[in-house]
Amino acid sequence: MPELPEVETIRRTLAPLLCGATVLTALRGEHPDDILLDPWPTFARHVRGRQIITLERRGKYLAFRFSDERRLLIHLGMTGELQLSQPDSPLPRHCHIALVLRSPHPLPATVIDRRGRFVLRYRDTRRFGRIGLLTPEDWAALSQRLGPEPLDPELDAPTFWQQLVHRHTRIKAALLNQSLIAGVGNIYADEALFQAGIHPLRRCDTLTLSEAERLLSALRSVLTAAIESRGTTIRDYRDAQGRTGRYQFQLQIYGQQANTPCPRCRTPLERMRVGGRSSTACPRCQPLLCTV
DNA sequence: AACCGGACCTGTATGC
DNA sequence: TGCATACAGGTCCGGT
Repeated sequence: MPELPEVETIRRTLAPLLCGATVLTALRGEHPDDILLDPWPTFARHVRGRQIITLERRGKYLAFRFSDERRLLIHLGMTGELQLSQPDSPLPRHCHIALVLRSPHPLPATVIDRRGRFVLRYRDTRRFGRIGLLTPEDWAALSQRLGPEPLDPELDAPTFWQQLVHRHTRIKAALLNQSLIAGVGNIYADEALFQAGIHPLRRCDTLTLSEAERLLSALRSVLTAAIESRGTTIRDYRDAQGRTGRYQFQLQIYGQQANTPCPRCRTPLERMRVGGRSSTACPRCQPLLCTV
């Protein structure tokens, strides 16, 4: 579910509530060891008493940075969800871990109890997500194996093009590869390729610099608009306050069935499998000049 | 090394 | 209605 815009929306939603908050204790849910990088007792012991300084995002990873530079790392996988709730409310189904916190900031009255405590819980139906405590070195290593942030102004089109042009793989698979560009998933890859007029099956080593410029620019435009719309809710995605996104109403082709008319030229759209994921493209707006 | 397909999970939609 | 199958926003691993 969550790609860069969804994770960024969650970060922005939680930051004003969690910065300065202290973790009082961790609550054990259904299958914590499926989600945690460390065994439950280790995790519970080490997270207790820590104060959150800031919330960071790198690609699709969210991190709570503590005062000693250690971080609580959260990846939401496919169906991961963070929810604010009252401390005494029972943990819902598929809730694996919850943190009891106290914050110096005013919180919605619906989540805070008389003693100023509230709970942040992690739910994940499919359990593809991961949570763990990282040392500063772990965090640096994680960040290093990820590609650049697409919205980082330091990233320029020639650098992006250089990353792609030596590869034999298809452009859609490359966009999903987090070590080439961080944070892009199936929805925004399809949308950006459509906006850039590049076919998902196009081989990376046939892309011109000007096509890479168009693609980077399309990625930025799609991701920025999606953040402004607070993400895309197809089914499960909610921010930490339970609100859906609105970008699903602006999607051009993601999820469209084969033969649906292209929103730009009315040519029947095609569906295909790329990089193990289903993809939609317009054969006219995204001409395939060179296949495998 | 780079690349691809399958595995990991559960829930839901679709078809017979 | 009941059952089987396909598919879903992600990543990792093993084989080629």
